[in-house]
Amino acid sequence: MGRKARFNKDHFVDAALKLLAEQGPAAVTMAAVAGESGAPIGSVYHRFVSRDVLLAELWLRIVGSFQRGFLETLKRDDGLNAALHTVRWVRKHPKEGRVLLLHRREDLASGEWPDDVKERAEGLTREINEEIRSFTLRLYGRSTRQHLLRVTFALIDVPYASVRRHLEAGNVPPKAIDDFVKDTYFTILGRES
Amino acid sequence: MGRKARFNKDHFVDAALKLLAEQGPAAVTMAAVAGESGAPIGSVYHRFVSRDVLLAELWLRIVGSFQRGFLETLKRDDGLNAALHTVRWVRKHPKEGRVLLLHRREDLASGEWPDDVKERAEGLTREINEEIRSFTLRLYGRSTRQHLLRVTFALIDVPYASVRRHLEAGNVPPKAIDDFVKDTYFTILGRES
DNA sequence: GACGTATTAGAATCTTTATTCTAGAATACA
DNA sequence: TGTATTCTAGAATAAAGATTCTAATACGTC
Repeated sequence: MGRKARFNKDHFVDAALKLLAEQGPAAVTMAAVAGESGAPIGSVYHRFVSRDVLLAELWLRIVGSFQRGFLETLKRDDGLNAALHTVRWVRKHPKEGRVLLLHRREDLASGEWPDDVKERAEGLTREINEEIRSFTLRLYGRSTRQHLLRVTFALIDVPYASVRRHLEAGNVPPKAIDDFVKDTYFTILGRES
Repeated sequence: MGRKARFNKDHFVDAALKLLAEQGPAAVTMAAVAGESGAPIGSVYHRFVSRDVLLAELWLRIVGSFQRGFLETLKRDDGLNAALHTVRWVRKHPKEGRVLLLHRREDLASGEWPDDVKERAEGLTREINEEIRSFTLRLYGRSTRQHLLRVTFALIDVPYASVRRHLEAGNVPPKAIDDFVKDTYFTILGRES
C-alpha cells in the first residue's frame, strides 16, 4: 500500500467550508485550508489538483446534501414540505446554508472543471429540473414555461428569499418565516396542491 | 487649472459596472477597467485611491439609484408599488440589477472603506431601515421585530427572490412574476395594506 | 511665453497566492 | 530486510494583479 494517510479529502473540504462560511471566498486560500486542517500545503495538493476543484467538491457536496432531502419530499408529492425543507435544512446546516445561498458557484470555482466533476454537477441540475417538472405535471396536468415558473417560485425562490437575509446576518432563520413560506405557497399554488 | 481631463470617475465606474455585470467580480481588475475605458492605469488611480474604493463607489451608486425610487414610493405609503419597484427597476437596469442582486457588498469591496464612503453607506442603510419602520408603524400601529420581519419579507425579500434567477440566467424577468409579487404581498400584508 | 497644476502614460515594483518540486517518512508485502 | 507506494513537509517558483513612481502633456493664468 503505502504510508497511512493523516488527511483525506473531507478534512480539507471541511476546512474550506468553515473558512468560506465564516470569512468569505477570499479567505479560502490553499494556505489557509492547509493551516485550518493542520496539514502542509503539499497534502492539500495531494488530494486536489487545484483550488478550483477543491471548491467544486465543496459546492457539489453541499448541493447534494440539500437536494437529497428536497427531492425526497417532492417525490412524495409533498410540495409544501419541499418548500419548507429549505428553511429547515438551513437551520440544521447554517454553514452549508451560507455557502449555498450567499454565493454563486461561478464566483467560487471559476475555472474549468474536470469532466467527472462537471458530470456530477450536471447530474444534480438535471435531477432537480426533472423533479420540478414532474411535480408540475402532476399538479397541473402540464408543464408549460408559465407553470414551471410558478412552481419554481413557490418551491425554491420564496424559501430562498425567506432565509437569505438571516444567513447574511449570521442568524438562524426565525420561526415566523415558516408561516410566510407556507402562506405564500398556498397563495401561489392553491390550497389543494 | 491644469490639463483638461479625458476621463472622470463615471467613466471608470461605468467600465467597472460593465465588467462586473458581464463577467463577475474577478474580471474587474484595474487593468481591465482601464482597458475598457481606453485609459491608462494611472488615470484610474488618479480618480480612485484603490480598487476597493472604486467598487465601493459603484456599489453605492447602484444602491442609491435603486433605493431612490423604492423609498419615494414607500413614502407615498404605496407598499404594493414599492414591492413591485424592484421588478420594474431591474427590468430597466439589468446590469445594475445583476450587481445589486447577485453579489454581496463584502465580496466585492472587502477592505476598509474611507470614512466618507462609509458614511454614505451607513446613510443609505439608515434611510431604508427608517422608512421600513415607519411604513410598518403606519400599517400596524407598531413595529415589533415580528411586524418588521413580515413587512421586510413582502417588500424586499420576495421581490428580490422573484427576480434573481432571471438575472442569473441573463434574462429580463418575465411578466408573470409581477403577479406573484403582488399576490404574495396581499397574502402577507393583507388586502387593505 | 513662462509657470503652476491637473492629468495622462505606462513601466517598474510589490504582494499575494496558487502551484510545483524535491526530500523524507511510514507502511505493506515479497 | 529490501522495495514499491502513498503521503507528508515545506521551500522554491510562477503568475496575476494592485499599487507606486517618474516623465511627459495640456491648459489656464500671469
